Amino acid sequence: MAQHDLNIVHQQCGDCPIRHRAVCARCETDELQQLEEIKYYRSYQAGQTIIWSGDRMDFVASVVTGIATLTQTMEDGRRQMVGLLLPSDFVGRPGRDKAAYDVTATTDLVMCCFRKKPFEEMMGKTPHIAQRLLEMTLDELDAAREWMLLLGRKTAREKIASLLAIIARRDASLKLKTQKGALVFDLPLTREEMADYLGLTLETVSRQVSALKRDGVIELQGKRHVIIPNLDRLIEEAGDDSDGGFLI
Amino acid sequence: MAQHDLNIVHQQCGDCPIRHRAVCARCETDELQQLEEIKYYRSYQAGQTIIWSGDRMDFVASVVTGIATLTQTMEDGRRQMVGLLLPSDFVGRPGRDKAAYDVTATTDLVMCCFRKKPFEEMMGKTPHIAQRLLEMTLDELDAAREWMLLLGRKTAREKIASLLAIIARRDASLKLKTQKGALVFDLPLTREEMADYLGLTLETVSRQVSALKRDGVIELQGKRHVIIPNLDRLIEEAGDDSDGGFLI
DNA sequence: TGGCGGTTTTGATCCATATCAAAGCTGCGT
DNA sequence: ACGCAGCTTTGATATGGATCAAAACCGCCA
Repeated sequence: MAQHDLNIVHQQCGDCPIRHRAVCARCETDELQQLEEIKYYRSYQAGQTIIWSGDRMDFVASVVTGIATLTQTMEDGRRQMVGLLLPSDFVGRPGRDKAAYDVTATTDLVMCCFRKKPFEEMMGKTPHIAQRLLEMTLDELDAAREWMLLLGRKTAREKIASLLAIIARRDASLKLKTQKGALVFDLPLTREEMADYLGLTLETVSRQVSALKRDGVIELQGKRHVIIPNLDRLIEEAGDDSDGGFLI
Repeated sequence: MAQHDLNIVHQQCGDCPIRHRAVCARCETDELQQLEEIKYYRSYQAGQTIIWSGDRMDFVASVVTGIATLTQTMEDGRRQMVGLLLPSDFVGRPGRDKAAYDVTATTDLVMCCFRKKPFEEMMGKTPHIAQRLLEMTLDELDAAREWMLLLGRKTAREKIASLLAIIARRDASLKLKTQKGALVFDLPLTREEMADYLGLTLETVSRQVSALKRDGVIELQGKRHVIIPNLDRLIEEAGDDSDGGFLI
């Protein structure tokens, strides 16, 4: 049960069989106990907005199940997704009291929240937490920079391939099955959300997804169920040199 | 002298007259002393590459004077700038030993470096430093996300206006003169570097800079010396709703 | 079983920006 | 003062993706 909420303070321990960022019972310490005391859960329905940009935000949180997005919107309605939060990802900024982005649940969602004030106090006392949070934030920054390359320089086809590769990998690592066969997953985003992620229009997304399917890079069952027969081929299409979005 | 290197651990203190992130003699503590002992300076010439992506990087550093960039490059040569480092900005990742991006000096540059190992050890002992670093990293993440909106959704003209506004503001804040008159500065980037920042070609950058000049949004003396008669006008052109790049 | 809203695909056309090419400008070393 | 290299501008043309429009699909509720 008490699952992903713990990962915030998880310290990797050498011989622990459980992957990085997941729960590791052997790591429990005093701090975890303290965190337990200030945490609570919140659920949201698909499509529900969790916070609007500019709103007061008096908690930080970790996604337990489901998917949330961070988006920025210009006055004339142009939208750009700037964060995609999958289970175990962290939301919120110790040290700022206003949300900088709209946070939206794109699927049904459960978050594990910590009231910000006590969380910050704990951080001051326990270097572990600040360090773990720094590490996570640096990972996010790397992901954001990878994303900037995608937005600034990749073609529409490369963008789609990149997004599919990112989701496929994240999904595979969540499932813990690292078998090398075909990857299979359900797209958690609509075409429009994909477009907002990639800086494209939904029509272009649709066309390029069809093109990748036509060219045998991916297979589709229905609109959302994706099969990646050959991940390397997909990655090649993505034009990616990096080892890629190990983190969104 | 010992200037920007200290800002890393600077804790804002209420009645201190010196701006955030700059040196504050009154804040000196034991940690600062320890940092003093592991620091050293390095100088680079304009155009020199400091580190290549993938290289081993055994230090973290703070820019003292000059400007550096972080860029990513695809195999076919497409380039995207993903970080612009101005004086007082921090480079390097505690916890990773390889550089993820090319780091290049675009002007003559002085950095204040700390060997990574002892720096990390210090971080483990002094929560101040980890917390300050977290704060800085979160600011950088915000800046990266603002940048993503620019790359994904803004027009070429808006991109140029945004970049000029960002540089103008950073520059004004470095000069400490917050007077409301015209802003004046020298562009620290070539047209090509601006293009790599903005996800455009250098020709488009040139054309749009000319267009902003023609329309009276900016004035130019020579190619590089820029005068912003009216910052609000420029910001309007940038299509920006946020309070904008207080940090790159 | 049928209709209805939301999503997705497909088609036709347009336009902002890329691409290719050449000429102008600027500063620096001799 | 001259010439050269690296920037920058300007022009002509091409094109990838946006935009506008309509049809197809899909699940869901009455």
